[in-house]
Amino acid sequence: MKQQVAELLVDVIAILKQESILPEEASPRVNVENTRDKAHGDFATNLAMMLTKLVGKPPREIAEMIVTRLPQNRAVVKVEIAGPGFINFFMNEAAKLDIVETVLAETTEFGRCNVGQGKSVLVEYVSANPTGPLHVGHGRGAAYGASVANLLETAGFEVAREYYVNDAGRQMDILATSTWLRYCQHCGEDLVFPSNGYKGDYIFDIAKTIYEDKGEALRHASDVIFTGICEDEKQLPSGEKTGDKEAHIDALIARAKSLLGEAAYRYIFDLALETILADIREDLAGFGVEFENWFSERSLMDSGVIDAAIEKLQASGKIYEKNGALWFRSTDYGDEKDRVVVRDNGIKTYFASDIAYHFNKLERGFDLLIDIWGSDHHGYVPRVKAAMQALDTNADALEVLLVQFAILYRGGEKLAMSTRSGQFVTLRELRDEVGKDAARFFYVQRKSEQHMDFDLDLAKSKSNENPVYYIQYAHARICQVLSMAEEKGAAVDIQQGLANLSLLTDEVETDLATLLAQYPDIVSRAALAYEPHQIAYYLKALAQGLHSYYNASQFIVEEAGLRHARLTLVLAVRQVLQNGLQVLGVSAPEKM
RNA sequence: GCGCCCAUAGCUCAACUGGAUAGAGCAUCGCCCUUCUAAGGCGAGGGUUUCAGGUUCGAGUCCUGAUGGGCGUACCA
Repeated sequence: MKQQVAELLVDVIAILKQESILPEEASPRVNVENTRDKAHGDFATNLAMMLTKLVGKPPREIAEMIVTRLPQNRAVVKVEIAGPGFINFFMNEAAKLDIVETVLAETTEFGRCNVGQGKSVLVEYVSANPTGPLHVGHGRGAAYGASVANLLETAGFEVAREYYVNDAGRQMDILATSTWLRYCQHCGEDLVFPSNGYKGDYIFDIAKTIYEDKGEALRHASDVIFTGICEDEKQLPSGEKTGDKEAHIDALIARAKSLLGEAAYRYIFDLALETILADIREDLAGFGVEFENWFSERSLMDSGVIDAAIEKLQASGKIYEKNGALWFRSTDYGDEKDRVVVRDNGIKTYFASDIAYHFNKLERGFDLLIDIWGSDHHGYVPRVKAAMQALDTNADALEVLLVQFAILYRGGEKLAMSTRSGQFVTLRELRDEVGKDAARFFYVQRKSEQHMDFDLDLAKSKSNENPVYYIQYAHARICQVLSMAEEKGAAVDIQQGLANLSLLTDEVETDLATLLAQYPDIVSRAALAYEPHQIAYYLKALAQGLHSYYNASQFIVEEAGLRHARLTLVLAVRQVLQNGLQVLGVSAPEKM
């Protein structure tokens, strides 16, 4: 219906051009919006105000010119000029209910649109280092990324979801070494675990697996391991610090490699990686988050893509050497300072991998790249874009969406979180505590770049305070009504319902239909803005509409025509609730 | 210090991307279960959109400055 109004206005613009009131080259954007206030009709346009400069007349006068030239349309019953120059459209009440038939014909397709025009998008998200279980900080990125991907798909993009696995680099070496040291302890070695090692319980589990698999074959004596290793950081009673935890762990990594040899070290490394990655996969699957592709950083190294990318930059003079390291001239593209890609010890930085990774993404032919990062990485954006420009790729194809961390509250108290001590709330614990649906919904009901408070007690509560239950309850209520009707031998007949829609003259009913009609618009707007929270807000409004309707009217009434009509309307509401919840990855239960 | 993000009802957040009288949910107060699930509904109060300027027909939204918060500022990932 909104579309119809927009088309009428386009027609008027053409007429105004014919009459030379508007210059031929003018192409004003036709903006039709839903009114906030019913006194302003159903739709409004600010077209007259937008044209004041072009036409050189006051807005209300232009509005008058537009209205008198407006073609007839059966859906429009009244047009008014109001306020500073708005044109308000009042629509035919009965025509508003036409949407019910559309919804029931399109079912799960209702709300899909083609603003994406089939463009291919790669959405990369989560991508947490496989050095431990996912924690709640990753949860928001996971929920947001999954919803954005669903949204884009619904809006006509061709979407690929990808998790970038950092399976190379120093952190992984620390993980492998930590695991080996735990294994040695499990074998009975007495040793002081490095302060910078991974201390989580899951490391013990992996160590045990090694023991079951290899017995004591990889055991080395504690004094052999630690001989000649520089001192770990320690806090003396005086408060003074001695030693160097970074050098300590690096030396231990080197010792592990030399004592174990390439093959055994690789065995531990891979076992730790695969165990943790399998856990992450399972965790995300339980969270309803899936990926088409798990992209290995190591595969980038092995295939030589990183070297190729560096060489390409070198060839175009964007790399120089300083203090034994190779630097990329990111300042040429607006970055604050140049960045190291190869360290003086010959090891490539994480940034080098990332340059290659993004280069590779574009080479795979995607039109649009979406990266979802924690906002603490925002300083990283300019250098990645700089690298893409330097490689002559389209840096504008990259859209980095930043997600703020959520602060958890329980019993009104902020939950302290620190990764260091291994004392963090895991995503799995969150799911166990509040459930997948509440967690998914809560994470995306706020704008992603907003700081958000995540109230665990609220997410858990099965009351009207909890928006997830509020929406799900609306769905369950409809299901219950429909099955109750069936029990009473008055099952809904859609054909009869559609034939009798004109009986639905109540304001609650046309309001509900109007809300249904807004869904496709909400989807395309939310998709283009990468804002799943708009879907969450919409669903709350739709659920509220349903609950109001439920309280105001009896659906299962004697008169068959009215009964079918009401049940049919409610059936359409159920469909849209399902479609919206699906985008957010929240289930639509039939009973609660 | 510099850079990026944020600031809206007592609290948590929206506001169709510059539109009309800034909206929801909690919390507070008042009503509605003999009914298809009260996990619900109806209503009331609550605001100088942090502050000061600017841009224009029109600003919560855009520009400048200030204040207050978060994050970043590695040859770490």
